[in-house]
Amino acid sequence: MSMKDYLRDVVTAACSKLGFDNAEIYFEKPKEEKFGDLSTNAAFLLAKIQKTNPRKFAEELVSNFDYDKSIIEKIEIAGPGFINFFISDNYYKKLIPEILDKKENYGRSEINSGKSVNLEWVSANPTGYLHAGHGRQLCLGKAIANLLEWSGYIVTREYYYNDAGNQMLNMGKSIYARYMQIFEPDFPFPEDGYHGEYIKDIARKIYGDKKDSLKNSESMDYFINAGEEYNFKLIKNTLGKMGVRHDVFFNESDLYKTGAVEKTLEEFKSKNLSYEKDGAIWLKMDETEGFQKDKVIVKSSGEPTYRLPDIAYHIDKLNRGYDIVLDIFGSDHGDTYKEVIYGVKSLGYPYKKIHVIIHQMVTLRKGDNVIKLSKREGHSYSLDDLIDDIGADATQFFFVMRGANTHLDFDLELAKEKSEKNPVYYLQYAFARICGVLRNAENIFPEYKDFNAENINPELIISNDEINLLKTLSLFPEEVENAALSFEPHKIITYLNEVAEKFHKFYHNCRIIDAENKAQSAVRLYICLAVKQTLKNGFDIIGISAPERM
RNA sequence: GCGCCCGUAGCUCAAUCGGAUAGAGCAACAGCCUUCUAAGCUGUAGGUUACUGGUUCGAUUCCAGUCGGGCGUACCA
Repeated sequence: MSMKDYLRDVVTAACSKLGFDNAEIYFEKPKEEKFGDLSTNAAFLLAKIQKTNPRKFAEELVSNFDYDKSIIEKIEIAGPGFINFFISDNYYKKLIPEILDKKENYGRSEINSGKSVNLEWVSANPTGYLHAGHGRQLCLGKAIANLLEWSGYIVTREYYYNDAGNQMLNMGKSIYARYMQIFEPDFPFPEDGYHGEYIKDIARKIYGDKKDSLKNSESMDYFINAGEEYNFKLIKNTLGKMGVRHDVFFNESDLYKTGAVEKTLEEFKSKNLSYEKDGAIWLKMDETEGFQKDKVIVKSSGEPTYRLPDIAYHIDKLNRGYDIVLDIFGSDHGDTYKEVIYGVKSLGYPYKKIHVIIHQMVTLRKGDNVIKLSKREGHSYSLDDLIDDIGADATQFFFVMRGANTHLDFDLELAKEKSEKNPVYYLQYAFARICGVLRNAENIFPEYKDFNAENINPELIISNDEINLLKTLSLFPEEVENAALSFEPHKIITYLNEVAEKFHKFYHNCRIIDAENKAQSAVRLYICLAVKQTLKNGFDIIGISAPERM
């Protein structure tokens, strides 16, 4: 039982005594040490209902508290009516064996256990390699998937793509043109074609395999397939470099094969949610939900627009029985996903299970120079190059360190920097430092490895640096829960920063290995092991490595 | 024009349902290595939370408006 839960019981019991049964009280960690370890606003809420002075009410509440004085050192009323709880150091001293016992599971939560989630992300069509801008989504999704697992979900990682649409045809035509240019240098290149060098590579590869046998080809199929195969190889290679493995690669064309698209269209028609105009089929959009005009779902050419299969796809995912269907999109899709959800909703499917995470765009720069990221124009900076330039850890860290809903300014020079300027190293250095200390400990007194909770004398934990460090470690499970509930892995980074900061302070002020005082050394090594474990678990969530040496 | 998102220290960003004196890192300045990794630590300075009003015990947070930026506003995805 967490400290918050314990205190919630204490406060709710007191509220009941005073006649408030379903009080929605909450606790928070005060920003300042002098306000204790946890604080509640209960008095404000209830005083509001009763229209009395919060401060007075707080006094009345506190006098009705029934609590364990060995855990709660003192309770104070402060300011306009905050009730501050000071938790006894003894509570934190029990934490180390708990962390070391739970090991790689310390921080895991059960709040979502038994539930399943489908997370779909990246989902770039295989018209080219992933460029650096895709990195944000790739890394964000990777960390969110981990976070969801840590909160108890069973996670299905999914990649949705379409190998039959206009974009792919366009790519096929581009490859074909490059292929033809091998014979006829003036062969026209499509107006909206893909200009990248990789298109020429694919064309040369086809020429190598097929020579001139595809000259003046009517069908683009071979070129599209060759392009898809080539590009997917690149994409999967990049995913692999970042340690991402999707469980499902879902092809849009399957929705046509199974009749799912047709079925969805029939549902719209039979429920009178669509109509025909100018040879196209339109979906009626509800103005009261903020839509300005109706949207085409089948073009006059007979081809569906992306909306229809997208709606069918989301219905398909809902039908697969997930408790949550989660999508990650860039802000350039910020309007379109609403149309998709609206479509799902209007057909009566459980659209509330669908959650969408929108991330803002990335500005990539080297110092003061902004790097452009357009795929069609060619010469874009690939994600592969980014990973090779700055490393997988820095890539992962920089893309995840900020909230998704804010524009990300990604400075390559900073990310590349192998110095204290680079925020990645602050965390990893703390870990490497601990590993160094433990290596030294093995030489000086190897018996520390045989210690267990019984050999440790918690009374030797006396300094503020030690207690503050332990307090911070104790917050990890709730930080994981909070981050998971809001799908915000950057909160884990913010938290780990605090752990690292408290550790560095502790390291600086408290001599760990002291041959003259083995009992104390043992306690401090124990603390190190607990910090090491917590850092490692946090690194696993955000998806960076834990280097033993730096 | 309309819709969504954003605006916090010089720069990049935090701030747990609306809470107490708005916090970090970098940059600047001043210190700390014969002692477990100085990729570290300590200290100083830095703010009208874009602006104006509203809601209330209390607003960076909620509401309205103004200004500024990003993304959309296709029978592309």
